[in-house]
Amino acid sequence: MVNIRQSDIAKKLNVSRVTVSKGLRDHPDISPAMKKKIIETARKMGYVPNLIARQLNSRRTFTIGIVVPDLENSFFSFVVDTMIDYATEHNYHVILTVSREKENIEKQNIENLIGMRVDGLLVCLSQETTDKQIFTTAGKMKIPLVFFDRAFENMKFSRVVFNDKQGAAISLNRIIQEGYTRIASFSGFSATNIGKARTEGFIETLSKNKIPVRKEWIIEGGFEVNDGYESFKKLNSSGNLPEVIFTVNDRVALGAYKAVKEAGLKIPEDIGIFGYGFNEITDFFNPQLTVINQDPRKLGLEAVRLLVNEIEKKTKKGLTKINIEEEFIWRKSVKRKKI
Amino acid sequence: MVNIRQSDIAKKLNVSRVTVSKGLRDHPDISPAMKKKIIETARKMGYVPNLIARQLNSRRTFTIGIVVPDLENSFFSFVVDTMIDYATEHNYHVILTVSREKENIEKQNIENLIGMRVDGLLVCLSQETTDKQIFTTAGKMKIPLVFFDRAFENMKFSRVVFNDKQGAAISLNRIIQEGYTRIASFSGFSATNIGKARTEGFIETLSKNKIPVRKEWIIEGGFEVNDGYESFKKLNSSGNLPEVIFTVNDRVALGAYKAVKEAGLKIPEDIGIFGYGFNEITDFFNPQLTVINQDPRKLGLEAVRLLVNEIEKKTKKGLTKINIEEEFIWRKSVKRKKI
DNA sequence: ATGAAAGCGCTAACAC
DNA sequence: GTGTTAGCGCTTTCAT
Repeated sequence: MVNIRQSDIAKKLNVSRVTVSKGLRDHPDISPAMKKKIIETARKMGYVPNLIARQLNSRRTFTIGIVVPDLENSFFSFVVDTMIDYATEHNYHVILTVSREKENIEKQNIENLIGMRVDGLLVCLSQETTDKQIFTTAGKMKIPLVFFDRAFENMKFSRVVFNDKQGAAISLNRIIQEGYTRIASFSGFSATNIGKARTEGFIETLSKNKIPVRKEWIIEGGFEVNDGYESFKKLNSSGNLPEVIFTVNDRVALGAYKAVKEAGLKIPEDIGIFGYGFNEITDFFNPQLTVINQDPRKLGLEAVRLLVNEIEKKTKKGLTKINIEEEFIWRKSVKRKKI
Repeated sequence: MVNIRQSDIAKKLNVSRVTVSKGLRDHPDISPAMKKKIIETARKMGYVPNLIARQLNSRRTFTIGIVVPDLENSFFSFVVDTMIDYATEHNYHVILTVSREKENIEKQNIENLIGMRVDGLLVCLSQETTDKQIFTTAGKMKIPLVFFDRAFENMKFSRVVFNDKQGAAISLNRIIQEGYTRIASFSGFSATNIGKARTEGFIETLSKNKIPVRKEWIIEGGFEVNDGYESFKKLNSSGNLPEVIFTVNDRVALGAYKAVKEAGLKIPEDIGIFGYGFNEITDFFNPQLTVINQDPRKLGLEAVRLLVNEIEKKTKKGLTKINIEEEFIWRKSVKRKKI
């Protein structure tokens, strides 16, 4: 036989299916002797309980659905890794889906996950998502959902995000305290939340320190390696270089590294670079990037923990907003003037 | 209402539940007018089909279970990423589990996945796994299963693995052709499959090239950064350094880098290093590691593809063995004598 | 202590 | 074209 059911065990032992069901779950109704016989027989026959059936009638799946934009990006690998760890410890399975930064794939993923009746959802929005419809549906169905890293404002879902504006401000302050005033920014698209918050933090901090904001030193572009590369070329061709460049993420920083080296300049001797990233990757940069570290494990942990609490009704749904602090780490890509 | 069922739609339209079921699935029985009404009403009511129920009575889940040792290791992230991509394209969900290299967690994961009645399993064994019992169970239940990267020999499951011995041999030959003869190996534990195959390829290739095998230059140790570090210190303290070191993986190489630099030596001027790794990581090394590249995407793709074919009976179960070729890539960590 | 009946939400098979 | 019946594998009453 390929797929043993409780009724098969019942037949073999000449008892009813209910007895077997109870016996297997250690129900007090059943006598110890009978239990032993049932469990023993089940083992022998290679019985594996059908969780699908259990899920159907308990209307609980003990499953969490995760939607990430990408797994190539090791940032999200770390996030997911942490989430799975916590989920497993708390007896939840994880169904993992990847949106590839596409709104329609993301929507399909969420629909599937809701169809699978996951107990809750962890979602990092794709860059292009604007339609809230599927989330509204999830809301109506009262499915616990926690956004992480990228979230809709003004929806009744909890969210865990980095405190970007503050992180940028704190870090830039450290650079300024070191004595730097000529600082440029490769700031991504200001239309996106991320680009916006980081650049706001940058500009406000300059102003607070009474450093004039030069428009030609705030270079917009994308978030990829090539954008950092092109931005530096543009900056360099202007003939007026800053002392330090602030980059909106690690890929942009990497592109900038490449262009700087190609221009025959040295980091940090000729020009400094610092920016957003996370340790595990920017450690490998040459020289190591001085970084505003976003810890993916903190993010992931807070998000799952919150979700599980909402699923288990220990926390009220959709009301929590957690800001993960960022950390400035001096490394090798900006010269320290004072120590 | 929170959870709309087909019967709710049926009630509203004064038809039977079956009509709704058929209508939603575009069954030819139902008149176009009725279908339209049904679909419209379903949409309005926010109906999302319950896949659990569907799965229960079709005995198909369209779900693939994955078991990896780790996700911190970006090698596996890439593997999983590729698998999810392919699975999604072919309408399968993915339940992802992580064993943390622990046999008992791995076993629990597989048991859960079987309980969830996944249509198939993709497994990379943990380093400590020896017990075949759960796999025997899976075999008895006729669940398609494909091992990737690390597999049991002598079990009736298909597997996709790297051709390590050949890869090591080819690569070492390239180094020897360049004119090197004084070559050491940081070879991991020879007790593990990986350590064994790679070291065998190494030793055989030396012999074929009539280069004496020096025992003191084959240094066993673990597979972690610190092992590479300690191995080089040991080697260096002997006072007799080779020209080139072959490392069993990228972490060991990284440790060796560190120790070499601490000893005041330069790579590749004073000593060369090459070894196993994969591009995405070793690209960041300083200098870039000359590498025997194992492409995680190839591995992942072959494994899912094979599994899906077995699930859909396009390939006979458990008979395929795929060897993924490895690729030698010259980069910066070994000086080229000839060009 | 054990079992019969009913139901979770859906669908296949067979009437009408 | 639409509906009735039965069943996927399990569990939760409620009798016995």
